This record gives sequence, C-alpha cells and structure tokens, in this order.
Amino acid sequence: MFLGEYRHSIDTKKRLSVPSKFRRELGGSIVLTRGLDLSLFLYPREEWERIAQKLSALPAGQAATRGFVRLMLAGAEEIALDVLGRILIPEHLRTYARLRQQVIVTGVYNRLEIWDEQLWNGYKKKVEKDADMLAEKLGEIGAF
Amino acid sequence: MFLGEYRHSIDTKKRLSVPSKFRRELGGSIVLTRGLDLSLFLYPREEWERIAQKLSALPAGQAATRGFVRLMLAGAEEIALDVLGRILIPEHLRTYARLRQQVIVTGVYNRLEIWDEQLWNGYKKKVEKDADMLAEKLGEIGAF
DNA sequence: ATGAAAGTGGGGATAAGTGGGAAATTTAAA
DNA sequence: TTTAAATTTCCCACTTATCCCCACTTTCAT
Repeated sequence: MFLGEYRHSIDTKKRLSVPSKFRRELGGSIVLTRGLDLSLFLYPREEWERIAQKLSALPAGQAATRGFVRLMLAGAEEIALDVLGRILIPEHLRTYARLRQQVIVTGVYNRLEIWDEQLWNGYKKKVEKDADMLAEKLGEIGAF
Repeated sequence: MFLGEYRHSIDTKKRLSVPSKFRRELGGSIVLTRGLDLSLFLYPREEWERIAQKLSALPAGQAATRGFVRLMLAGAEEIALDVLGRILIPEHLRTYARLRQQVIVTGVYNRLEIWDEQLWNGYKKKVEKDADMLAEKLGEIGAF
C-alpha cells in the first residue's frame, strides 16, 4: 500500500524523481495515466492491466462510453524508471495536469498521484472545508 | 497492449511515421481501416482478422448492419512499414479522416488510432466535459 | 560529525522523427 | 509502342528528443 506525501520538482528535461520509498513496490514496469481532478495516476503494471481490461470490456457501441475508454487508454503511457528512479512525463499528460516545476507525489492505497503543487494546496483547502460532511459519510460506511 | 498519445506529421509524400514504441508490437503485417468518429484504425494483421470475422458474423438481415459491415471491410487496406517505420496513407482513407499535416497517433488497447490533430483536440474537450459522469462510471466498474 | 542514501542538474552518445534527392515503377497520354 | 508525367521506393542527411552516465548537493541515520 502506498502512503505519504512528497514534494518533488520536475527538472528542465521533464524528469521527475519517484520518491524512493515507493520504488520497490512499484516494480520495474509502470503505467502513468490521466487521473481525476487534474492529477496523474501512477500504477504498477499489473494493477493497471486490471483496469485496462475492465475499460476495454465496456460496450463500444455507445459514443459516450467509447469516448471515455479512448481518453483513458490513450491518456496512459507505459514508462520506465531511469537508473536513478526518475520518470519522464509525456507532454500531453504534463499539460493535462497543469504541472509546473513543483509537484506533489502522494500515495493513495493502490496508486501514486502526481499533482501540481498549487492545485494540490487548493484542492486540500476545498476538501478540508467539507471535512464535516465527509466525516458523516465515513461514519455511515462504518469507518472509524 | 498499445497505450499513449503521439503527435506526428504527414509529410509532402503522404508518409506518416508510426511511433517507434508501437512498431515491435504491430509486427510486419498491418491493416489500416476506416475507424469510428472520423479516425483511422491500425491493426496487427491477426487482430484484424479476428475483428473481420466478428463483423462478417453479424446478422446480415438488417440493411444498416449490412452497410456498416461492408464499409468497414471494404475500407481496409493491408499496408507495410518502410525501412524507417513509416506508412503511406491511401487517398480515400486520408480524405475520410480529414487528415491534414499534423496528426495524433494513439494507442487504444488492441489497435492504434490516427486522428487529425484539430479533430482530436476537439473530441477530447467534448469528452472531458462529461468528466463527472466518467468518474461515476469508473466507480461502477471498480477501477481506481 | 561522518557516511550513506536520495534528490537534482547537466554533458554527450544514441535513437527517433522529419525532409528531400534520385532511381525505379506505374499510369496516362501521344 | 513510345514518351511523358506522376507516384512510389530507396537512400541519405539534418534536427530534435531521449537515454545513459557522472557529479554535486541535500537530507537522514548512525
């Protein structure tokens, strides 16, 4: 399980160090994808294959579903860590997530998320505001 | 599994580089076909044969189905990569997909898609608008 | 304080994408 | 049938991006 929040920077060559704590669990084969809320998701390959299989099994007849599947699959990239544990972030994904130099890498259960630092801070603030409501929901599902 | 999004250009001789990442998996024998939503599909030969078989197995009773199947099968061309990994796009397919100079080549699970850049950008925007619905879908299938 | 590990930065080799000339082939026209 | 035009194929060259390697700095733990 991935846990923790790290502040890293993207260098002039579009490289980003994956926090060393995560590298072992990620394994050698990694998939970087378009995530939710303007973030990117990083999965170990096996985990991603589970998702890709489900996506590809959705009915291709409906235009909306087709578009969705297309966006998710085309928005994914199989990438590799370089010798020093860095990844190269493709242009279209960097654009999608509005990544600038400072980014946040967080562990979220079965994946990592990559956020632009400012978006992350804004998102956190917004979520904290809703904390009370969230607490209620959590109670409902029997957490805590 | 084909994944990713690449921006390439068609040169004055109607040639298009296939992203090198895809070449190995495509193999030597390739089929280029009229796709859905004004794109072209590119399949490894074996994969295409599977699909052609499915298409031809559809009930031919309904005129609409018959027409669709005919269009898909008739629009297919077997093509080859040149020494540098480029394909030559036949006139009628280039016209169908409205390809200009800048095109996007995407990996979508078992095929590649070729889009005119502007059409692709417009399509992405349209699909992204439905992000909320998409997120719900994601929850439904247990992805993420 | 010291050593080891992690993050950051950059030079240079290699590969990929792009463009164009010229030979070879095909098509059309005379 | 021959000639001319157009298209395709093969080849080579240029530019840009990616990969590999090394080195410096910072952080953390001993």
